[in-house]
Amino acid sequence: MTSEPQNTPDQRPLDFIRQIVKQDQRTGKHLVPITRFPPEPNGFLHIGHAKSICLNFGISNEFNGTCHLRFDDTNPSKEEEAYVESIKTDVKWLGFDWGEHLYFASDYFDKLYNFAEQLIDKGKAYVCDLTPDQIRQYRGTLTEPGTDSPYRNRTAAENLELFRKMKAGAFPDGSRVLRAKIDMSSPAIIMRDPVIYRILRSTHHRTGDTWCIYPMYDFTHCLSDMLEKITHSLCTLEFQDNRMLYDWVLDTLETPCHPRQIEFARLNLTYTVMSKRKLLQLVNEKYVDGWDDPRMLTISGLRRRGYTPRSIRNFCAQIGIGKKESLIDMGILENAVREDLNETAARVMGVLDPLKVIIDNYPADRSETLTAQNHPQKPEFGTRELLFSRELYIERSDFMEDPPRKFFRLGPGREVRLRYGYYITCTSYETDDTGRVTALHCSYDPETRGGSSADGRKVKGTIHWVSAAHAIDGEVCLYDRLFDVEHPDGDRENDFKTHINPDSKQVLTGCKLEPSLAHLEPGSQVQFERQGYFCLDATLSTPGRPVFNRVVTLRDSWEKQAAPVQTKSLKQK
RNA sequence: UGGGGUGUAGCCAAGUGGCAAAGGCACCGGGUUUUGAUCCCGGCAUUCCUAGGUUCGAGUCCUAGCACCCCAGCCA
Repeated sequence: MTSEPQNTPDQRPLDFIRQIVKQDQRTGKHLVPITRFPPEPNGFLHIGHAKSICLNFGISNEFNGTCHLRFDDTNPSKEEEAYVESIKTDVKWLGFDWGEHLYFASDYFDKLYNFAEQLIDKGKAYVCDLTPDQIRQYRGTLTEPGTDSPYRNRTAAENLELFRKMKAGAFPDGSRVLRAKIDMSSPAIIMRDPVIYRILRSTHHRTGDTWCIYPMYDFTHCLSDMLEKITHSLCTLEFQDNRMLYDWVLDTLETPCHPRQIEFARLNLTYTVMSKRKLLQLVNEKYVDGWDDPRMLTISGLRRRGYTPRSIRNFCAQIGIGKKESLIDMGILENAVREDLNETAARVMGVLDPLKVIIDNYPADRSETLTAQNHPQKPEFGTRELLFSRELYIERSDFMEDPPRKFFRLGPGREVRLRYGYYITCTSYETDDTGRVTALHCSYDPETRGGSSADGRKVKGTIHWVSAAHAIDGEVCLYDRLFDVEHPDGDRENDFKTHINPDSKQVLTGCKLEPSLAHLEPGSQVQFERQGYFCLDATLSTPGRPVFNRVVTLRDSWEKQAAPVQTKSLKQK
């Protein structure tokens, strides 16, 4: 991450959260905003987390505050060290820096325990012996109030003793819990004496077996925020009810500071699913090849696919922050990479589905070098040399035996320009038994070297090509959206997996690429002219066999008009 | 009459009572172009969930509805 302007002087209006932060700064309530990104290390980060990361770290960058990376690791049965590492990698890759501020909720276990004892002392928490099932029954329903637990009125001393025994391992898992003593008849279910500690014998990735009781989210999160002096605690909409409990804990404990929890809508994208549970299912049931499958909208999948950190940040800025639940068009994400790669990716030529072209009037023993620009709009990208010879490959789709008039490419008797090469005219073509075109015979005009003619003759089409003798072979993976309906989550009758797009991955072997591609840095992106942006897969490529992932296609107004939905077997809904 | 939220264009999203309802994506025209790309121009809500009301003036305030989302884990 080099020198990117941290504060884009972008005149985009502030979202409601930034307005609050700005206001607090202006009034002096919080001169230095402190936010935090609090992932649970139980899975990989995805594009939805990126939204939260960009929000939290973005605010700290824009308002000269700080942003903490805090792992919310209070449930050892689901969490692993490996996830911690992948999350750190992903946040860094996205371009953010937590500096010294790396924290773990598990580092607060001692303090949290003491806060729990304080709550007991205040008569605001009690040990409850009800079974999980009984607790549920006593809780009441959405419309009926709950009823008090028979253990609700134990004395503080008794509770303290019991809680200490819980901590000491005197009781089996699940046999007792510590509950906040609030109000079993509260209309808000979250306030009906929520459990704040449970007995759970599971080795924690950081604290090992030193604890057999673990604090629950609602007790941990607010206190962790408070201990870190977080000013604005940003989370998603489903935690709106939890805010009552968040505030209750801090108020009851009379803590020195009281972070403000503000909720915003989580990200939903068309043609995909976002929940960790569902992503995990896709991985476990082998619908994809792992968490970093380029079709996955995990950060690692996007990285492998070829998305740039900048494009993801721009995307997050574009969609905004609000409280309305939304379903963002996948096209916006795709557009964000196009926009970025258009600026940064060098242009090259690669033929995905090769069709041999023989230039009959070009000497068989000759070859020559032509000069091509690496980025037509940016001379600073420099130029490179292309080898031209008698036999070439062009894209199969750039020839039609009986083309319509609006088809600007090759057909019998038609002339096109080979990009940076010559004008060629198709004189004849060969087919095999099945009628499949196997080769084209063309003649070239020696006067058009470089791609322009002295006579000013109009040639509408320009196609890409590669010299047969000099091309290198490569593999290219074409990806399409993983689901074939806009909202796979929205189907109440069918499982989301019934909407998986069977053609989301297409592997092309025997692609013919220009020789310069042999030296590309793994993980970097180029534009295959007229086709799209591609990324050299860093894990699948080997020295002799490059593997490219298609990041995204170029906009294609021709295909749109000629074959609107031809590529994918998308059922329109 | 359980609680908590949300409703501005196909999708996001500004707007915080006052000249003609930002912007992006998508879409539709046109221009440039050795990528049917990029780029550039132009079009795209007489109307803000609905109905009443307050006001000289309302997307913004009030009232009543309607729709959708979240909450009954010893998950986060």
